[in-house]
Amino acid sequence: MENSADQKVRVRFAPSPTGGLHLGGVRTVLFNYLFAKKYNGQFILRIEDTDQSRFVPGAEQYILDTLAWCGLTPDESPIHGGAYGPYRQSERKPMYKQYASQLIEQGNAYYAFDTSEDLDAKRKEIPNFQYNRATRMSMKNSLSLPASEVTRLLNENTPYVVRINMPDSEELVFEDLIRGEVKFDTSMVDDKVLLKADGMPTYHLAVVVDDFLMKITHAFRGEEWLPSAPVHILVWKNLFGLDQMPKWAHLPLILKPDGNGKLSKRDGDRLGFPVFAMDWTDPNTNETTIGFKERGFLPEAFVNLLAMLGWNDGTDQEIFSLPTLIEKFTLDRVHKGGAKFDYEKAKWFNQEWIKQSDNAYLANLVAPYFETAKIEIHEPSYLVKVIGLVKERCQLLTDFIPQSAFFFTAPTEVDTASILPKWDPAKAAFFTSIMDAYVNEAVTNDATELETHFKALAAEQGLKPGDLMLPFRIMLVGGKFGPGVFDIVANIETKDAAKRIQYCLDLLSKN
RNA sequence: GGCCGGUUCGUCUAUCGGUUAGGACAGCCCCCUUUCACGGGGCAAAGACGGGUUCGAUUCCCGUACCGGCUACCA
Repeated sequence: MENSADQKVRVRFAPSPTGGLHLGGVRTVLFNYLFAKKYNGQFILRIEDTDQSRFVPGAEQYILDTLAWCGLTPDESPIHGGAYGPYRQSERKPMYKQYASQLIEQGNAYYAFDTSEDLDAKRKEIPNFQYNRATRMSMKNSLSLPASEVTRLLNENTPYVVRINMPDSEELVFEDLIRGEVKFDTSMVDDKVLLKADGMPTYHLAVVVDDFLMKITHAFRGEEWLPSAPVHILVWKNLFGLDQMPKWAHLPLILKPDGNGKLSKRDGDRLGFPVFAMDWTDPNTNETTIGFKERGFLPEAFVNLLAMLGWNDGTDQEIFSLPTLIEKFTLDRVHKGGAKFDYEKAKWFNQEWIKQSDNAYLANLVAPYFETAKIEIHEPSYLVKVIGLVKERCQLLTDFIPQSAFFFTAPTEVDTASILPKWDPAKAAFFTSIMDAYVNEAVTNDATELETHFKALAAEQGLKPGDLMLPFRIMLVGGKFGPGVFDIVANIETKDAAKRIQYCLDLLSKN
């Protein structure tokens, strides 16, 4: 995709601030970002807050935070500035009316005075009612009414909307970067509202005007927008000319894992996985919806998994860093079909990233979880060491808590039920002697030395080490999990181990 | 209903006319591991259907079916 110097690649993500950003939204950001960076272009964030009734305070900040977490920072946005502001549509309100007037003057749009009650009545009266060339003459608008009447209504400040005047039978064709040629017959499209009664543009007008004013060269959006493409193309044609229009690419949808349909927040609630990138608290209900971040996902993994939902580089490689994605990304390898979201696979991506991440890096990310779990970390380097020991058994960052808590505090719950069936006085005696050895510092805190000592002592007492390992592990960590036992003892140190043995011995003797 | 889009293992996907249709996740089995994992090996699993075009179709064309999206003064 070569482009001349004056045609610098500019793409945009244009969400409405109505709530949390879900998977599909972030993936649209990602593809925008990858494309922009790949071609040395710019990525713009534009807030589409034209619907005042759906505006949710905090949602814009949330979007900014999410992009920051993912590492997909815009070059221009409400807070990053840029030469094409403002970047909130509500602040661009005056710009739209002028273009709506231009369309009316050109005969490409018209005033419509129908109230929402009028429309409701019509829709009730006629099934599948469409405001289009077949019905518009029977409605109250500047096409059906005498000019004098229109002037009168306007002078009386009668509320009106501006509707696009869809031509009769015109074939509208455009080249979608992902789907190829897509055709529409204008007679099948209705007269969409371009400017609302409150003077705000609808998406249909705003997207065209802003893409033009912001010099957008490539417009990516979800597939759900495909049906309204003819409206946008027509507005482009009548306002700025088709040669100015950005190249469109309609991205496939992310589908729910079971059944069919677009993935929604509800599906996540129902199936027990996040759908939003980060925690989102609805300011009205105060309800918090869990996000991938808080669930314990690494941003690298989140971005990686999103990229693979609808794109691949043609090889078997699945793990990609953001810089590699930028390097490898091409639109012609983006799929046309939607992809069902698979949370198991998502976790696998995260596990892969945990395995290959630096221990100190992980320690920083995991530390807050320890804090909320009220586990104190006295020595940061100790945490780093522990992470190295347990990271390959963690899929999520949150797994580090149960997988390594025993390195910091003695287990409170001990699975004695797994020891009891094969427990006998000989074993009790053995652990008493191990405990004594530890208390008296007869062994150093070295894993191999501890193991040698343990086995020698077992042999001395005529016991098989294999019969002692499981009880020992349970005494130390509370259950059947964790790294090698002697690595654990070496790290928590013999004195602490002795206490845990004592505690467990007491528990067992009560049975 | 209408318009638009889509269709390869359960899931994500490779294949750009000729392959024993490959990989990954999940599942099952084995090895490694005196726990849980990691790792290694193996098994099972797919071209929606019907017509063309072609020496040859998963691949190109048409139709059917199925799935999805849209059909608001929401985006």
